[in-house]
Amino acid sequence: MLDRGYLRHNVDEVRGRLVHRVDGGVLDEFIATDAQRRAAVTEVQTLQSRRNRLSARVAAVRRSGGDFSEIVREARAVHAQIREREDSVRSLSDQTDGILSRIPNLPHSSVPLGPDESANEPVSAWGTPPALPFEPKPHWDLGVDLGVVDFERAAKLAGSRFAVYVGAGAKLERALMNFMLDVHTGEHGYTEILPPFIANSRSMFGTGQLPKFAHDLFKLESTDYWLVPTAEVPLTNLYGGEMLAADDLPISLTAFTPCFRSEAGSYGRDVRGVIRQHQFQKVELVKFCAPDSSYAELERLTADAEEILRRLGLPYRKVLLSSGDMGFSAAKTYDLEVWLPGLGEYKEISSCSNFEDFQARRARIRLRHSGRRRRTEYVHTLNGSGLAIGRTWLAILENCQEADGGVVLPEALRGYLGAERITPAGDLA
RNA sequence: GGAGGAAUGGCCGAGUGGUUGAAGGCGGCGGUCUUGAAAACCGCAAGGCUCGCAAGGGUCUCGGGGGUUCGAAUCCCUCUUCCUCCGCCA
Repeated sequence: MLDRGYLRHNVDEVRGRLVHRVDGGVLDEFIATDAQRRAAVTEVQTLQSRRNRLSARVAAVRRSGGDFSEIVREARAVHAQIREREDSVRSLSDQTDGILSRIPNLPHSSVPLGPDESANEPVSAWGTPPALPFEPKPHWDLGVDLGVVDFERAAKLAGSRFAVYVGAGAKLERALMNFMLDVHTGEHGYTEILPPFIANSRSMFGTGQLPKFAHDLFKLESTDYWLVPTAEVPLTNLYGGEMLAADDLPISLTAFTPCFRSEAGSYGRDVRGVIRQHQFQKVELVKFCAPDSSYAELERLTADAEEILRRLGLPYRKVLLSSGDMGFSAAKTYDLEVWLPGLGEYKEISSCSNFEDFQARRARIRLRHSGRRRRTEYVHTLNGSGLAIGRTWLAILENCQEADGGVVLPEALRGYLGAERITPAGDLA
């Protein structure tokens, strides 16, 4: 959420920065409604001030044993007026809050302005796509041929966009989870968290999924519970409403969770394989830090995610997203895109963002300085996938496939699986 | 599921209708003292909204929401969370 005062005093600047992110009419609506709200607030506060003065006089007169019935009568009348005007304050506040909560974050000055992914900027690339001396299979053929994933039974169990992992396929998924968590906790300094996979509406609001993106989520019927679409939600909201000591920052957390997404509106996109599922597993990275270090931390966090790809030997490129391609809450986002030989394209496997104080303002996560700096501040929050396991799984299949239909396992995973390859029969060996 | 108890500022903890935005302690910050530090002593310190160029006002906030009252941290209702006991259960 943007600071309402900042928005009020800098509408034109905000309008320019949000050009590809929000309809300008929304900003005008906010300004107009907020002006009404402030007028109503001022009116109520003037009445309250009068009421308080009258009450003080009642107390004084009563102490001296005088008659205060006339003052009480007047105070009653003021009280009635306050009641009346309070309703419009409440209604106008709800309106301005509603508008404000649907306005996306301001892009950082280093972010290219543009309508969509066409304005994204390539930053770097690592690794070279493997030169396979045969026609590489897409993972949905390869995985089914190996017997390590079963889409038909998944459809029977739940429906489309679900997968059942079998044998070496399930173990590979589990090995990836352990490998990623071990690297991030053991070498990158993250604390491992195992959060609930369900969160309430307040938490969903805190990270920006609500109110605008409810249609992307699964809600549990007749409850206030939602299935988490990413561990970003439980991890970021872990400190919701709290005051963090500056000396304790940065705080770096990592978690493995399943992620649940309705994928409403993505009919026909990525329908085959495990690229776009209603449930996928992910290891997430989250940081809380002081405002002056958040962009340095974004570079670090992104490098932490890149390190996983490098250790697995998966070729990837790093892209800086344009203002129009970024998520609602982000101020700056790098996407890591892994090379997929079977599909012949790069596909997003990690998205690393700095949200500045946008989420912290929503979730009320503040910062207490120990020095002379008194002003209360919101912390900056960051997160990134480190990595999406389902997509890492398929990237390994596609990049490490061999002519005989088997898969050579990356060295980093061999210890976790006790094997060097998946044989054409689907066994670990 | 049943029966009780609790929720106050960064933390602990007083406070049952009228200068209580809130005693006291701890922690924090500034200072005195000291070569320096510690101790001791003195002092400063909540947040949101709003009016104002500013200085500075006003208002709201004692888990959330609602109510009673001229006036609520204090009384009533309700929700949430935590604790204790009983029952059930992985």
